[in-house]
Amino acid sequence: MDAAMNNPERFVDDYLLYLLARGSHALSSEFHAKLRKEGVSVPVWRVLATLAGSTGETVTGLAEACLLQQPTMTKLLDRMVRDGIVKRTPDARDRRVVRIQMMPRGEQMAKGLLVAAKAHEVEVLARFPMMDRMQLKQLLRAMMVKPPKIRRNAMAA
Amino acid sequence: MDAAMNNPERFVDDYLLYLLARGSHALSSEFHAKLRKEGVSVPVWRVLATLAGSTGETVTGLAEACLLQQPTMTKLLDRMVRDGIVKRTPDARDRRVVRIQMMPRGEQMAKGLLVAAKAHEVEVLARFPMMDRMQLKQLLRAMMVKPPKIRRNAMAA
DNA sequence: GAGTATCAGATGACTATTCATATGTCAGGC
DNA sequence: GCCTGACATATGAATAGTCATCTGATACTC
Repeated sequence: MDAAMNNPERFVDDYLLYLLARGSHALSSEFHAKLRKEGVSVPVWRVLATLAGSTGETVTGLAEACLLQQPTMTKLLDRMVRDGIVKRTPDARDRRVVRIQMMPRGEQMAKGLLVAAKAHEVEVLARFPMMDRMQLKQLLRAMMVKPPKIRRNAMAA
Repeated sequence: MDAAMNNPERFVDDYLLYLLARGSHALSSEFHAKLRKEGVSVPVWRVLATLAGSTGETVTGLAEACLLQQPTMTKLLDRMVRDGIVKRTPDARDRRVVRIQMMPRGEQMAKGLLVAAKAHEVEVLARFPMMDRMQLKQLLRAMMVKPPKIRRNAMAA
């Protein structure tokens, strides 16, 4: 039963932030189903995907990238270290910083999942008309830039 | 520090599902900051927003709309009932079903937040060029329709 | 170079979410 | 009417996440 059927005029059904969350959720769910089959949780996949090709992310950097709080990431990493997926190494220059590296087990998990993720992305993009497809990523990237503070009569940069 | 700065070629930084999640997160966070000031949690806001103008959603319907699991919604509703925000009423026709109704307290909370949400949405949309703005919601809605099962050589609808 | 502010990460008590399953209800075949 | 399967919600144990705060390290200022 479609949630929107009973009440065609619900506020949320035309609310941008809701549509975004729901769109993201809908597409992600498709891939998350694949993760489940592999026995990989969503947060673990996010860390693997972020770490892919990038050596030595920091804990805070990972947290930000994975849309998690820093303490949540610390605890997630505790589990991933315990499971031999990643390891912590101290930063050479700044002793506050911990760098996260892939372990062989992590590399192997990431390898297959990345292939699946790319294949899924191609499949998803194929659903949209060419015009939309071209603008979509560009538009999403624009969402991430923080809006300037309200400045009246801002004529130019 | 921007998470993408160290590694300009990270997989995730051009991965659609990630851009979507991040875009959604970025814009939502702006509004969530307002929620915090009001002392309203994100899940509670979602229930209020979904219930707005819609009388008698079901537990499962709310869960789906709020992107939560059904047991999570049951427990969230336990708290919201305890706090006098909503109430449960049995469905007249189907005794399995529980309908969720706003209590006066909930109505009042929703009222102010809805105004703020609408204002925020206007502000957000104003950041995007007209063309993008027009296609955006349409595109997001398209994401929610389940893709048809793989059918080779599908020539037309 | 002492003092203060800021930062990265870890920790602990508390709260929320999940998974699997239980309970009660309805719908269809026979 | 009775059986079987599907459905809506609730529940409980285990897991994960959050908030506030701590520790240790660096950076800035005088």
